[in-house]
Amino acid sequence: MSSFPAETLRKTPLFANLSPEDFARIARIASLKRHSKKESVFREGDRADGFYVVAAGTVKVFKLSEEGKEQVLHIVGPGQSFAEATIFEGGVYPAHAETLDDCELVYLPKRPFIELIEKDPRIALRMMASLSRWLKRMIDLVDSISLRDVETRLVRFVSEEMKSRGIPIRDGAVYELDVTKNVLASRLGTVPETFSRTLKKLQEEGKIRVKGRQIRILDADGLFSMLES
Amino acid sequence: MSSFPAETLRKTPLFANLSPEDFARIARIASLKRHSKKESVFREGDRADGFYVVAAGTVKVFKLSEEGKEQVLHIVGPGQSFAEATIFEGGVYPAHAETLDDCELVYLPKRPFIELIEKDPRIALRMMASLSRWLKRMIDLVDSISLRDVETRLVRFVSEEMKSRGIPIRDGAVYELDVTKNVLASRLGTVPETFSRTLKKLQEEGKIRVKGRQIRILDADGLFSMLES
DNA sequence: CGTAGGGTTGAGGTTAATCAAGTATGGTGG
DNA sequence: CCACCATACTTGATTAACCTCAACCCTACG
Repeated sequence: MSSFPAETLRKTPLFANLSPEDFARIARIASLKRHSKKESVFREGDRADGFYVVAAGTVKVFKLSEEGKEQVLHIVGPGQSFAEATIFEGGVYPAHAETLDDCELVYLPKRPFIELIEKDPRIALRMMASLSRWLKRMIDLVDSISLRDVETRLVRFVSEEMKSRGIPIRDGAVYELDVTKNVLASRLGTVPETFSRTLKKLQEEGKIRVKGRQIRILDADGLFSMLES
Repeated sequence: MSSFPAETLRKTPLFANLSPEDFARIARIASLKRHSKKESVFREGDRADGFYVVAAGTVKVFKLSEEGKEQVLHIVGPGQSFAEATIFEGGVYPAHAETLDDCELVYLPKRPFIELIEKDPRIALRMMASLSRWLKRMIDLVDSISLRDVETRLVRFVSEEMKSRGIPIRDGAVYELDVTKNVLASRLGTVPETFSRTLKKLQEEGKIRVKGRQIRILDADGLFSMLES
């Protein structure tokens, strides 16, 4: 834990374009934490005294069953925040968080941050937007897991990811996974074996071409047609 | 849509104990809507111009698959709000909402409400608490659906409900469903048939006694032991 | 008394998890 | 640079939970 260049905070949606005074206030209460790869940030049930913004690296937020099966809730990347909700709800983290790479995380302690919000509605609005995004994601995840089969979940995920990265969806386009297939399987609510078989099936149908972490779209129409509602 | 007695708003967690001025401001922008039983409040994809607080009755918020299977996200009761997130995120409702009974709903239109928040951090904090509760619920739902079997989901649900209603968990205690078994099945991410069989199994094991909508706990230890983490 | 909505039961099918056994792949130290 | 190891990933066989379909029951209510 140490001081840090404010640049990392300035890029996050939560704090972008704030007035210099607001920003200074935030920088004053924030602290930088470095985590190496595969390190636990917090565990479900731990006392929650603050939330995090990812400055560099990626963090896996996930639930765990007694038998050890995990369900990834979200892969948090640079600029995104996690565990914001614990500031308002309950005193413990409702899920586990673990780094996937070496990470730089900005830590915002609960108390000072609430005081800050109480004075400044602009920050409050950003916070609400961030919470809303999380909520939307979780609702989509419930929908996916409960109402769609693994193949649809996978195709949907690729489609969403390509959109959010600005990759045009057309034959020949390449989507590159930024996490291991095992992690993606868990994010999709399935196991590596089923995930692998699903990719294989799509490949055999000539819709995609998989090489390592690269997925090349061969038949965009055939692949994404199932998503039409 | 009409004017209404402010009493309905005063009881909701969102607006309880606000200063008279704050409260007057909210009452000014709110409006009362009456819905009869089984009426749609909004559908997924509809333009979202505001959110709701339940004054009387219950509302089912749910997702729907193409094949018509539904997943209930939450049963919203008096004092609770829904669709708050749409104020900040996106311009459309991300799920369906339908009344289960005759309902009185307080409608809060987006624009005026945001202006209100911008002036008043106290309301903002309430709003965040409400969003956080929703987020927690959805995370728990993902956990349930993805990581637990139907029996565990059911037992967990009953346990949570009894706790939140203040019914002491012990042999002989009675829990009464406030929705039909079909709706509860959907809330648990399953179908009526499986739900029925699960109840039957627990009954045959001597853990509960089901009569209509009443569930009597016969063996609290045996029933809830599976929840120990 | 008849109907409709809610609920139950049985038989059968299907998806996806589990178990077990491999095959790449990439980084590390010799 | 290569051998080695760990981790990631794949493949096949089996199993199990749960869904689907179809029929039926029950009871509240007009």
